[in-house]
Amino acid sequence: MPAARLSVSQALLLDNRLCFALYSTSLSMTKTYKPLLGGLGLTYPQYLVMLALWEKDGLMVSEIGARLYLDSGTLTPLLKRLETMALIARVRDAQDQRRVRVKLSAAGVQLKAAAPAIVRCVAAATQHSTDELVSLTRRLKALRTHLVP
Amino acid sequence: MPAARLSVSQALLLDNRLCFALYSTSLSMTKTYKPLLGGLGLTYPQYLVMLALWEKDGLMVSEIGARLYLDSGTLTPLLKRLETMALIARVRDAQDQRRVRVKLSAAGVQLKAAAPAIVRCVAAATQHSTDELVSLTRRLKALRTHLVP
DNA sequence: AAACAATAAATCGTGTGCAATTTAATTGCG
DNA sequence: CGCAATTAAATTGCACACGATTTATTGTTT
Repeated sequence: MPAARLSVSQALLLDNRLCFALYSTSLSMTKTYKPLLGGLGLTYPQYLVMLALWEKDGLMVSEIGARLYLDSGTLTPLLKRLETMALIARVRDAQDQRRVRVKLSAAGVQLKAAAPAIVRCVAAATQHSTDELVSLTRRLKALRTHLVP
Repeated sequence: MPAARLSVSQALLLDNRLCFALYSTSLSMTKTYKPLLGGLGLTYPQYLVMLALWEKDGLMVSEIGARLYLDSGTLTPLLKRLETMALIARVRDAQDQRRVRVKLSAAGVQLKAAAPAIVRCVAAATQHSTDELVSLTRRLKALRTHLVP
């Protein structure tokens, strides 16, 4: 049985807007991570960059951007901060001097060991089953596929 | 049949992380809205504030914050911009001078008429049925409930 | 080879988010 | 009444996001 169509006025209600549910839940997720990542000295976007590098080290700035949907205007200063923290090194590619490869330092690799505990902690906070979390992740990715140009 | 449990290394993959699916999909949603809202001269967070005011005019700053999960540090400058655009007025409450009530101007009320077309346009972009959008919204709200302190 | 197009980062300006502090107004309590 | 707690916004400082531009390098074309 399909749900009744929302009236125009109902469709504008904050609580019925998917865009707001996304926005507010994403901010809530960031706030949940913040105290946990604070112990590592990382912000949430910095953590996402580290996730990408733990998955594949030596990515170019543009490759990180493609994975995270961010551009150099966001990444360049963020990567400089990670470099200042000595978690990564930014090295110009020898073959193509335009490219900058981002490589994990020993400390950056080391930090990966702390990640699983944080992931488990956040997963527990959601009070959702693994199945539910996986299912929701899949739905969001499907939505993103249609939204990204 | 429950899904197989993810291994520790799989759990860290960017594509398997709910937090990243939330983060990237929310940013994609913002980018989808941007060109549509640009015609109205609104940013996405400004649009959310307008949604809240169209729903209930004359809210205090803290009430808008409670609805949008934002604090005065974010809202004060944002509201000043909306006031500069003459979409709202910020008026000190007569009974309690600490409070600032936010009231829509005629132009601010007027703008509401443009919202349904934008909502329909974004909904169409998702290529999801109304049922799917409603269902996803509900799931996100449930998740947010557990994440918010 | 010189000129030009294309590409990769970096830079710049504006607008959020948010923790922490400050300011101003009100409340509560002896 | 007087004054300490409380409350509501505003302010400050830092870190994103992102459009737009700039800089540096590589590739291409004649």
